[in-house]
Amino acid sequence: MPKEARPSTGEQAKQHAFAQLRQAILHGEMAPAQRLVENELAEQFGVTRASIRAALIDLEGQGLVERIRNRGSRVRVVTVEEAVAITECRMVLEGLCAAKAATLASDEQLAELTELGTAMTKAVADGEPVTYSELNQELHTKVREFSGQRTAVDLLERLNAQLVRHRFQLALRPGRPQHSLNEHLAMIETIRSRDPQAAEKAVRAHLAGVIEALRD
Amino acid sequence: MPKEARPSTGEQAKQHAFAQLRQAILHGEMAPAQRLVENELAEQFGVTRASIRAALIDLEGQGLVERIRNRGSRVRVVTVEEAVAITECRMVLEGLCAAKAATLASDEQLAELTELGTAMTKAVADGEPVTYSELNQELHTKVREFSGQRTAVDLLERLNAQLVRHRFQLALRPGRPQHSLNEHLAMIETIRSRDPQAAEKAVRAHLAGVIEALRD
DNA sequence: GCGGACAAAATTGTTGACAATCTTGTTTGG
DNA sequence: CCAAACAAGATTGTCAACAATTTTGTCCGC
Repeated sequence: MPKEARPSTGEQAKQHAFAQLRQAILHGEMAPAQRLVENELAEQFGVTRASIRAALIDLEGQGLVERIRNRGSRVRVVTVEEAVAITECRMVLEGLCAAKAATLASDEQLAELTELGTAMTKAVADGEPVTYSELNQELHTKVREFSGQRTAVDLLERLNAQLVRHRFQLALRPGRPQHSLNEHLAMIETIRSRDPQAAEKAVRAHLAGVIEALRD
Repeated sequence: MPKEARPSTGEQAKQHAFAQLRQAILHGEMAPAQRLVENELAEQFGVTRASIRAALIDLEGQGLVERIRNRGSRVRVVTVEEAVAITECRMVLEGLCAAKAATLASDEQLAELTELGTAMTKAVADGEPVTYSELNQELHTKVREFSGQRTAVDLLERLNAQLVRHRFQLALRPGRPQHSLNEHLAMIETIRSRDPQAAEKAVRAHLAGVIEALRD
């Protein structure tokens, strides 16, 4: 019973509302600190308030919205200090994933990383920051995936969701791609040579650079 | 308007149900994989189903219960492999906290750690594993607290909640306290000497030991 | 003009009933 | 005796109405 491809109705209202709201927040369609009134959202998404309510509780658990008793829900704003703290956590967790990936990844998977590396180099050479940002994202995702560490992956996805706004700002900064490219290539190289400690170190160095860039 | 001390009603039903359910699960009053029927819980706690429902969604977000569409909720069982994966994440995150604590903690806070160390030594000498386990818990909590890393602390609390059952088993193992005491004292010492890198290393060594003990 | 009490509006929290879905036990045809 | 279809029961998902709370705007006394 493959029941895909019908996002409008019959998919289970709460899940629908949840996914839609989450996407809206992640895509920046909801302004930071914007009020999220349950009635409005219910009407907007064509579901009942109960579903919206459940979705909001879920999103609160993921740290994407803030809920105050009898006062409503708002899109959570992530301050720069918080973004730094989050990235520090990413640093150690992705370091763990990289170390595991260095020992667990298959040869085909290592080849994928190599391929990504050349693509990223090309994107920088061609001066396409958007493409580079996407490849960047893909690289981090693959490393996590290859680590086989589901717990860490879950935590990282939660953390990353909170950073969308800041990530966007960072990606379009002039000179930034060139600077981070070397760090990324180092990550790939250490994983390819199956050196867990070096891989962890490389990832940390990279994210330490991101933290530095965040502060300004 | 301090409205404490009335857990029966009027406190906000959902919060009450949430706290109570969480406590019940954490204290092991709910058997692993036990079915959690919304109606039963609602009657048991004297709240309506909607409140139980909201609480269950929250608990799902914290990884304490599993919810399947139209099939109900159950207490999530953490396999040994998962416990290992979780502890690996704890390892890197607590390492981060220890490093930060080493640079940020005040002198009074360092004194608290020293005090805890002597208390733990005494508990082991007196052969009181339960006391030792509590002090152990307190030590980890304090280190996290002193780090000032709210994001990491949140993640760690979530992870620790999932480990209660395994932790309990581990604490009562003969010979284990003696073994871990040295690791704990090393943690305290490195933080006291304000050496972030050594502190991180000590925490990792300790939790690596825990992981080893988990596997059997 | 200013501050506090008061009332009205808006919004969230709660409740009970109904619908949809899944599980389980039974029956029927082979 | 077994398998598939069916029916009954249990459980979760959804809904609309009601209650409680907070916010906002207004009015009165000073």
